[in-house]
Amino acid sequence: MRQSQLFTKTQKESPKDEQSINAQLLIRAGFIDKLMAGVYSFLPLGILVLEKIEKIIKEEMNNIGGVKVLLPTIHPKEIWQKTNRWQYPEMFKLKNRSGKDLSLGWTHEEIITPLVKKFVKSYKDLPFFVFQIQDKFRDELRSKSGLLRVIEFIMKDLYSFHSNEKELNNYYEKVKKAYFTIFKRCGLEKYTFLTLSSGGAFSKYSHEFQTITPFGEDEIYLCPKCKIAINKEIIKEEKYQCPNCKNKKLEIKKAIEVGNIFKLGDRFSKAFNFYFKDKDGKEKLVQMGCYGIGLGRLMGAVVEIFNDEKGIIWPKEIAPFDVHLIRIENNQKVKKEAEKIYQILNKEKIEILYDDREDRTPGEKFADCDLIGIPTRIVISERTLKNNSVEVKQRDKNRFKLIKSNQITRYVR
RNA sequence: CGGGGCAUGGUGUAACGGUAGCACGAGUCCUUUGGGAGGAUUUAGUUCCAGUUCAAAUCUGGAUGCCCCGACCA
Repeated sequence: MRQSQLFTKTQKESPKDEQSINAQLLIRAGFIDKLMAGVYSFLPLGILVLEKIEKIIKEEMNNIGGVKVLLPTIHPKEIWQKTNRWQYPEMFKLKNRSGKDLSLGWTHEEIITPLVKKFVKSYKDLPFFVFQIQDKFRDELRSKSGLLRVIEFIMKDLYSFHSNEKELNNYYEKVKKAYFTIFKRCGLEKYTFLTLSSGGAFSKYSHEFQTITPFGEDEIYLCPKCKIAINKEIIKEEKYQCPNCKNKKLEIKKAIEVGNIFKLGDRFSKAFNFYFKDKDGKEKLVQMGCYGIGLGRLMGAVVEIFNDEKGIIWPKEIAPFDVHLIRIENNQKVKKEAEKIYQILNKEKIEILYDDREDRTPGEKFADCDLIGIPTRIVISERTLKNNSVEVKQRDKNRFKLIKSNQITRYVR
């Protein structure tokens, strides 16, 4: 993409109505825009990052057999009354013109369960796994910290359906692994820990994936040996020790929940009379699990961790582009060479943001480049062309190298 | 929902109750071109509603919005 086509602009100063690093940097760099508290637009750069995260999640969901669907956002009251969740305080409610009660989706157990019930009659139809990536709405009393806690957000929710508990447990472990892979690919491997937490109304425990960051709203007790944590919310009721090795020297850390997995058991199959005929000829309740990841929150958490005084430092796999090509001079020779490199990299399917703006000084281009945070920077100028070279620098390093123009593709890969 | 703070051009900030100023941005022209460049010129603002006052960005009351702390949080 040519930067001259990018309608957004960077800002030198942080907006004064944002305190969190993720909001400040993402707004300054032109990834997001705030419409109101807890509601953000994703601008061209922002949606590219979101799509990268989405791609990773989709791939890892497919790897564990997930099948993608898209469920409705607007729901009738009746379906929520069946599970006694119509009164849930975080649910946005509205009425249509005729006075019919409706709500905006904040989770989708009530939708997916009666839906799949239509297709599942026998143990032979089980197990299977359905996910979607869709907007969720939650009427939070206090949204905060930029993308970390909002009232409208894109979430991946996976639902699994099994004929018995053992099968559910096995799949639950599989999802755990897939989640670790997702967070690893997003660059959060060293910062994200499986955390034992409350199971809410459905089971005694659930598991969260907590990413350590000072702006996190949760406190977790982390076992440095096992790399497993316990959420503060359950530590009161439980013994103060690692669930794995029983170690009592746990480190207290601020963290943000980037994922959550639940065993639902028969909570919803019971509410919707979702039975199947088992091998033994008996009608049994389907066992369910659900598994969520907030994409925007994940993006915000990444920015909270990967930044310096100049701007964002995107992990490779979720950067909006692979390469930021900066052209210093506007003379024909440099333009021609820059254009050539832009074309070559494009042909090689290397995603590239080409700063072809003519009315910007070098200092401004470098500042924008650091702020936006694309992993690899390539500079082309009169100076580099003297050696038939371009200058290549990684965002997270200070050193740069001169590379011969004809070897650029190999180097960037 | 309880508590605290803040509200001035697009952005960031000044102004004792008495002329709304500065910087960035944006526009035009010229000069510049390896770390947010220089000159000339132009542009655009007091959140809203009431009150006090000869006079309100400034004081008072209310509303609204945003941020932070807490509570809440499938």
